[in-house]
Amino acid sequence: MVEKNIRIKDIARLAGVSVGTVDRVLHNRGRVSPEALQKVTAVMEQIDYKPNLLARTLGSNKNYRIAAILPDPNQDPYWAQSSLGITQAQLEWAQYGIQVELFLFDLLDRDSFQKTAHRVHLARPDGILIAPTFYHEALPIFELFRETDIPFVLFNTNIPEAKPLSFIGQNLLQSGRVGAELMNLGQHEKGTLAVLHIDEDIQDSVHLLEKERGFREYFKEKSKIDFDIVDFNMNPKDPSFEDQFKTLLEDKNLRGVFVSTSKGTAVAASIIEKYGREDIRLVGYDMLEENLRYLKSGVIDFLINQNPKRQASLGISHLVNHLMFKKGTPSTDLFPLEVITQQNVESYLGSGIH
Amino acid sequence: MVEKNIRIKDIARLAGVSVGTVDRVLHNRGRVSPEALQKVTAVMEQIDYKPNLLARTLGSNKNYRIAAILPDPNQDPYWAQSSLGITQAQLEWAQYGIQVELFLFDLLDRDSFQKTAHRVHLARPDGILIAPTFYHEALPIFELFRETDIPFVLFNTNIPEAKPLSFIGQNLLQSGRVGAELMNLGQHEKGTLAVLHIDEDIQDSVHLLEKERGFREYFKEKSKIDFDIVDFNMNPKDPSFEDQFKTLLEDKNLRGVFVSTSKGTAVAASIIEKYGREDIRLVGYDMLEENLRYLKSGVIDFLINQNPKRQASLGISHLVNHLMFKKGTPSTDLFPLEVITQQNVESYLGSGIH
DNA sequence: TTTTAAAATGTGTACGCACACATTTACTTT
DNA sequence: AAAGTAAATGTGTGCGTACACATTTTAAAA
Repeated sequence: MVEKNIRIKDIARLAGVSVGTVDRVLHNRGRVSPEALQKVTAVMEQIDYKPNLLARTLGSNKNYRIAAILPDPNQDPYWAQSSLGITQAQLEWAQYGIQVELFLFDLLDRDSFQKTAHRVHLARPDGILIAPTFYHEALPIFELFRETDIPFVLFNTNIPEAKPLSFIGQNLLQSGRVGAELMNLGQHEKGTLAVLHIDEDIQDSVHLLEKERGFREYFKEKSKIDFDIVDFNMNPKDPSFEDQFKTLLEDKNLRGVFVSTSKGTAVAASIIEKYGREDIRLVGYDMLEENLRYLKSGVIDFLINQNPKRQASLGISHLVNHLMFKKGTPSTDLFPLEVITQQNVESYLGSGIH
Repeated sequence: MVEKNIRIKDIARLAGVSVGTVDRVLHNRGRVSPEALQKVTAVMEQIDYKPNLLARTLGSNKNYRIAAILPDPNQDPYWAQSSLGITQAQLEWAQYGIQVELFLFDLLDRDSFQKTAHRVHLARPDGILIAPTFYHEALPIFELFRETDIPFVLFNTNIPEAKPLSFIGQNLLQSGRVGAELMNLGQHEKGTLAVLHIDEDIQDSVHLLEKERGFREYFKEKSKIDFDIVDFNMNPKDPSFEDQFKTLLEDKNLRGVFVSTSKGTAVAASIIEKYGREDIRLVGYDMLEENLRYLKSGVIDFLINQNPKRQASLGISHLVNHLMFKKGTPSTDLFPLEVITQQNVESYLGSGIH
């Protein structure tokens, strides 16, 4: 028959104490005699007590406030996806008394990042999810969080020195290697490969350079073809941007283009299409609506999915697990480097959860 | 400030009735006067009541038994993974009074399938997760389940006529197309492609033929190269098996091999390695340990991940959502067709959840 | 020894819902 | 009009835990 789950009450009975004492031992709230402690721990070692999380959550009846700090979703469809993940998490956890509040900063403005973070800190939430896109500005912020004992989870960009509760994202070096692998596939002629960092804030490319490093590493180690790999930092706002790009495309030896950002992928695709160079292998990032169109039409050959939506929603889940369920969270949750092609893209769009 | 969630009690107060009446209306347990019903529904339309699932589950205090019917994991590492998914679900839900019991049948024995299913039916579980690998034997079983009102979820193999609570798996036609795409990538010489169904029970290949259909469809539609596509049903237990395979590999025009099963992928890889034909493109299924070795060494070029473990664990979750949380479950949950390569395989192994 | 405070332990209520059961109301039947 | 019955409605307890508070025990101080 069904083995009844062991309850605190059962432990109390077995140890010959009251539930209050067991509770104090379990959560070490002090005020327990050595003998009682011994009796309870003895029982605990014998049996496998698994607290009923439902009852725990219901009983504790706490309202937690979680703050999510990320760039303005209106500036970039990538962050719009992240923001959707937050919204999803909001709905999911609302009924458990968890309030998720969004704090946005300007993607291009380091000052705005700092100010937003400070504003969040003043609000003293119970947990923080943050995309620390500005390395230098982020460090003192983490210091603040730690001083006030607010647990925080990083996503998208890893800063190990931050010692966060956990980091959610991808291994960027490996991501670059996957990009290179997809670029290399079936190539059989020598030529040029271009790595493009298309971003409005070139400064912040530490993050992107990691992908490039992986890309180059792969070709050094693995490829049978000795490609000429060139890289460019491009700002689409720059008036000479399209000319630069055009010059690149006029090179008849150009075999492929690897773009390190999701927005940049769409930009690159549009120009490649405009100049009719669909023969060039184009590898980029993320299932933005625009990118999907170019993937389907064959301008983009591969996308590497960073799954921003899920990164964000899982970040909130990690915080909830920590705050409410007192569950341990993995210190790093590295997402798989999903390869999206013309043929499997539909299967990714269909399944909501994954 | 935090908006308190609306409780049944609140609805009762607003409608001027007792919680009992509200409860009866919400779950239409009858015995409610038209006036009371009207009053409560009026309130319900005004407000957005979201029942607290924690309290609901805790309060109902039911013990559900779920039966999982699948092939013996010892016969095939693919099913061993599924079985792991069940074990995981067992642990996850045990504390909520949900008992998951495993019922195994012989992968090669239709009779065993039937008997196991009947045995499960006699036990009258509250829900059933089943991998209906034998189409004809499965149909009358579903009839039984439906007669006794036991909700059942299909995984791995879809049988739409079964009208299950939900189906969890992949689109096999699309899966074949993805296989073809990976096969076609970078090929630039005419030649032969082989589709291999390596299975001990050739009869049951309806399921596998769907993949082949997708494979051929892709080449008809998309490929610039006019490949000669041949297919074989092979039984590794057959004494002539290796000879057959050897003959195939001796064809210098052979460009690629697509294997429709996970176990078969490993078998094919071992023979290809033995005869030193690593130049041949090999596309197969699933992250079995053996397959991972061949992928890393380059014998296997691509794997399509069917995620059997997650299919199983999610199947149980769907049943739990239906039984315990009374949540609607999607009628089909099609998993993404994940492409595994040498470079992204680690990222899949690392992340536990995905 | 008695008093007093602190430490240890036990008890009771709340969390939101489900459900069994008690009570009230409305309607027949005699 | 009284009794009887079924329908309608309300009340109370339990689920397993957290936590505030009451009670008991212990040890130190008078």
